[in-house]
Amino acid sequence: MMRVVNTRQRILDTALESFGTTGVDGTSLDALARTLGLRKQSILYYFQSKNGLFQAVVDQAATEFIAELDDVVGADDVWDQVEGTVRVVFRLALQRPALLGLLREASRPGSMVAVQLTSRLSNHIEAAQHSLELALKEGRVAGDNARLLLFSLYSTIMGVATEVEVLRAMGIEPSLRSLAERRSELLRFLYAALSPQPACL
Amino acid sequence: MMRVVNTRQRILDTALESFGTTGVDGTSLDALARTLGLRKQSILYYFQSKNGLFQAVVDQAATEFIAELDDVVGADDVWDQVEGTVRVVFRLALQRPALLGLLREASRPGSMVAVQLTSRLSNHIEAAQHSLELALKEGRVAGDNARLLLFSLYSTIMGVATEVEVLRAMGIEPSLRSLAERRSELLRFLYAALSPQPACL
DNA sequence: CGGGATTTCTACCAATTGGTAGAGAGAACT
DNA sequence: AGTTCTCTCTACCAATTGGTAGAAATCCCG
Repeated sequence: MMRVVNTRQRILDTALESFGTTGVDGTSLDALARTLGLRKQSILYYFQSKNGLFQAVVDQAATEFIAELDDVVGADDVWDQVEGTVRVVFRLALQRPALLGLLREASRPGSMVAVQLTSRLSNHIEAAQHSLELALKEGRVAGDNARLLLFSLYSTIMGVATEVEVLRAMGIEPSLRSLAERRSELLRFLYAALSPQPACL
Repeated sequence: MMRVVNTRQRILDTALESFGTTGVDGTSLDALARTLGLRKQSILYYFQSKNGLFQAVVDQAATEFIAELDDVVGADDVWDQVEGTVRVVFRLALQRPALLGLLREASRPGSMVAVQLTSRLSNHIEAAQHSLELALKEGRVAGDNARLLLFSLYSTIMGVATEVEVLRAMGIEPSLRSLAERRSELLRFLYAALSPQPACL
């Protein structure tokens, strides 16, 4: 039999939305159920506990995030990979901000999300690091330490894409146009940071 | 009589610690009072409500953060300002991580902290932007848009300094040594990003 | 010492939290 | 038809939430 909509999936989606914006602590099962038009007991039917739901949400988010990044990894050139990542992250910032919000929750010190995400993303991290290492060795990008460089790249991209409130504090109202501007400025910034200084003969 | 320690200040400090790590939602007045060796009613004696306490904590954090940055603004050279900011932020990351954690809470979309911080920091933001604009015009740094460039700088610095869990995910255990490495790599990264390409004749 | 202010407490409170037990509705199979 | 399985519900629960009222303690000043 096919249900009108898969309830379990609806719960996951709504939970992701709420966890990613209001935060996990700020989300109650009752409130979640209310926006779903259910009782919380129905949620607990599909997931053993709030924490179980949280794990499932993170898992789904990781899957989606990884799927988005999979296209990017394929690129040969490091710069293409960076550009692709920026494209993916900014699309997510626009279309699924809560997903990025959830990833941000992961960076909270001591959060369990981090541990969960780590294992899921380790492959991508290693691949990216490897790619960067090679580029470093061949002098195609500037830098010393591939891992720390990757970390800097990640921080910059994620920050520019998600720190909306800081942006607002700087007098830039988030909009589609400003998002595009931000992206192109970010790309310029990253390109400058990665370009090896041209050897002036 | 002089109290051993100002209770109100103790509450503010402990609250900052908890808000900055566990988050506001994750902090209960009871738990807070327990770690202080008090009853929550004593907290409510000094602050009208949990939200009032939160506001006060943010206010104090802003004051401290601004005080730290005040030295930096004095520098004439843009690069000195950037370097100084990195130094300040990394010192805070080491000595007062909860303070940076609280600032992170501000970037949550819809948070009221942001509004509060905005007004307090607007002077610094404008000064920095102005300084960057001048440097851009004179060709001392590379870039198009001073505001967006400032935003990129902020995101990078803040991210590299605070995203400890991401770092752990990449196999780097946070330590004093790794923090120093991260800082020097960050400085190199930022320098590369800001340096105008030397005109190769 | 005594009186007033400051500070911390006990005693509650209504609302909300995550979670359990189990009834009831509905479809599905036999 | 009956039975079973899937799903959502009502009815609770103990613990915790932020917050109020006001009693006690402690302090300061004369």
